[in-house]
Amino acid sequence: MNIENCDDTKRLGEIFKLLAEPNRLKIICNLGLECQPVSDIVTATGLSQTNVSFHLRLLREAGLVRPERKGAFIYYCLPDAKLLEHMDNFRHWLEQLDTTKKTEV
Amino acid sequence: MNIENCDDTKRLGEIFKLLAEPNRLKIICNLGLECQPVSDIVTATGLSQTNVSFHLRLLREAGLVRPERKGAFIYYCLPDAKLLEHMDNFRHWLEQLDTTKKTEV
DNA sequence: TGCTAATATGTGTATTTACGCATATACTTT
DNA sequence: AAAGTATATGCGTAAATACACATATTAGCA
Repeated sequence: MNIENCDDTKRLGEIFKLLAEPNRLKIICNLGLECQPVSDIVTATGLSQTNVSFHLRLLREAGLVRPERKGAFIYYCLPDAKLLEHMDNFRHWLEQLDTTKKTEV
Repeated sequence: MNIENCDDTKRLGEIFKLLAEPNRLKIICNLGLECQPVSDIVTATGLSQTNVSFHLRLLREAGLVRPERKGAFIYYCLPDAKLLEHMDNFRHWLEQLDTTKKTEV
């Protein structure tokens, strides 16, 4: 993140906002690399169908998930495996940060 | 992000939430790798002193910035340059995602 | 010690947003 | 075509939160 690009963080902020909601994060994480119909996501997350659809819409509109109709079912997929990688990198960094913070005198 | 770790995203979500707020993102980005007193952050962002302090508190409590008193001034620093790297990686990925989405037929 | 500057915080408010309910739409099967 | 299943959406509400104003705290200096 270079200083000269600080004005250009709007889109990044929007994505962070989407990933900041616990249930959306759960949906993304549970989705993994495998496309799943809404009903499976409902089961996996324990959320209501309405609520899952609500979050899926936001994720879809931002391009973070992609719908694929197969008959009566609509499968949702991550468009790119890199998303999970980036999130994992972030998380590892966080763990390390928290660890060193605790170890500090 | 492995499926078995999907329960352990609480902290990650909290960080995303902090980074999701446009003004906080601006603060982090403007901070760069250089420690700055609050007054400078106020000037750089154009936000009110109250508002900057409000956001700095949240960032501080989450460990995303670190205060260092120097006389009457309190300098705020990023504890780790990696944060900017991760954000930049994320942003590049996003740009690429948006580009390929547009190019799709 | 009194005064000024730098930063933090308590309180109230307006906006955002996650959620459920009811209902609509799209597809399949009979 | 009718009925059932899968998913989406409009609307109302409750909770979260960003912000400003006023005030408190802490440090430097006369």
